[in-house]
Amino acid sequence: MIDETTARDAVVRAADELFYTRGVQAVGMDAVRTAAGVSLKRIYSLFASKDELIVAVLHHRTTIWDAGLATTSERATSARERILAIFDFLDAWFREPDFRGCAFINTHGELGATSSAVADAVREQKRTFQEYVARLVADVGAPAALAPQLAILAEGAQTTAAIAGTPEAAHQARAAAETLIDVAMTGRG
Amino acid sequence: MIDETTARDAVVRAADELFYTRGVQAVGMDAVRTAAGVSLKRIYSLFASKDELIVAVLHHRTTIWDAGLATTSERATSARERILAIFDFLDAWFREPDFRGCAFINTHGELGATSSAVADAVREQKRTFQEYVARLVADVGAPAALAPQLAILAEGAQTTAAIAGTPEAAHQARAAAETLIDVAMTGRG
DNA sequence: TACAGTAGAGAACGAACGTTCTCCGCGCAA
DNA sequence: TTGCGCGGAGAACGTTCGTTCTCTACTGTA
Repeated sequence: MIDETTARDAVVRAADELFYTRGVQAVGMDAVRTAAGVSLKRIYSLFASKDELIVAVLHHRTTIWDAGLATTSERATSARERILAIFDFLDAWFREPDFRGCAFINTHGELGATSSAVADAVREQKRTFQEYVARLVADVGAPAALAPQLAILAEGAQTTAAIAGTPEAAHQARAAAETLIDVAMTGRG
Repeated sequence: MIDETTARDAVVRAADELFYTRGVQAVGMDAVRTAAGVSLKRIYSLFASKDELIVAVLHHRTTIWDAGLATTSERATSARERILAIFDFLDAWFREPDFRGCAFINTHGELGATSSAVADAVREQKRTFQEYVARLVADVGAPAALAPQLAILAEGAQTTAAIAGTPEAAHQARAAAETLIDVAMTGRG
C-alpha cells in the first residue's frame, strides 16, 4: 500500500483537476476514486467527507497559486515590475487550454452559500492575495489605497477571461495597473 | 387558472431568488414549485427542463440588471458621471443584505463547464455590459481602450465584494475608474 | 501451513433529484 | 345533469450521489 501522504496527494490532485474542469458538484466520489487510483474506503479514511476534500483541494490550489506567483515575480527586477508581473502571470494562465477561471471564484459561486468552510477557504485565499499586493505596493512606495485597486483589476481580469474565453483581459488589466501605479507614484490620483 | 405569462413570470422570479440565494444545483424543482405556487406539471409545460428554466432566469436577471443600470445612469448629468454611476449602482447593490455576488459569474462558475446554454447566456450578458461601457466611453470622448479597463474594474468589484462580504470594493473601483478616465482624457495613459 | 489483520474493489444503501404519471376535482358544452 | 377535458397536488420512477459495508486477497508471523 502506498503511504498516507502519497495517497492523500493523489486524491487531492485528481479531485482538483476534476473539480476545476467540470465543477465540484458535477464530480462524484466515484470519479475521484477512479482518477486517483485510491479506493473509496481509503479516501474516506483520509477525508471525513466530500466537503473536507473540497477544502483540502482549495488549500492545494492556494499553494500552487502562491508558488506560481512567486516564480513569476522572481523574474522582475523592480518593485513596479513585480506588481506588473502579476498580470503577466495571469496572461500566461489565461492562455492555458484548460483555463476555466479562478477555482476559488468558481467554487465560491457554486458552494459559498451552502458551505461556510468553502466560503472561509476562499475568503482566506483572497485575503492572502490582497496582502501580497499590499506588500508590493508598500515596496514601490505608493499609497496603500492603490493595493485594493490592483487586486480588483486582477479579480476582474480572471472572471472576464473565464467568461469570454479569451486572454486579452490580462493585458487590459495590466495597462490599467500601469496607469494607476504611475498616477499613484506622482501624486496625481 | 392563471394565464401563461403570469405563471411563467412567477416561476422565473421564484427560481431566480432561490438559485441566487442557494446556488442552482442546491435548489430542487420541488422548491421552485412550492415558492412559485405553480405545479410541477405546469412548470414542465412552460419549460422543457431545468436547464431551460436556468437560461430563462439568466435572461430575467439581464433585464433587471439593465433596468437598474439605466435608472442609476438617469441621475447622472454628464457622460463622465454616467460612467461613474455604474460604480454607485454596484455600491448600492453590494449593501443589500442578500447580496451574494453576480448571478452570472456564480452560475458560470457552477454550470459553465457542463452547460453551453448557460455559458452562452452569461457570455452574452457580459458582452452587452461591455458594449454599454464602450458607448459611455465613446460619449465621454476617451479612447476605446478605456472601456475594457472599466469593465474589468466592475467585474472585479463584484467578485471581491461577494467573497469578502463587504461593499468597499465599489468605491475602490470607482476611485480607480476616476483615475483611468482622467488619464485617458488628458492623453497621459 | 495456519491465522489474524488490513486494504482494495465495488456492491449496497438511503437520500435527493429531475422528470413523469396518476388520481381527483372543477368548469363547461349539450 | 352528464360527460369531457384540463389542471393541480403530489406520488412514483429511475437515476445519481455520498457514504458504508461485504467479501476477497494478501501480508507478515509463528
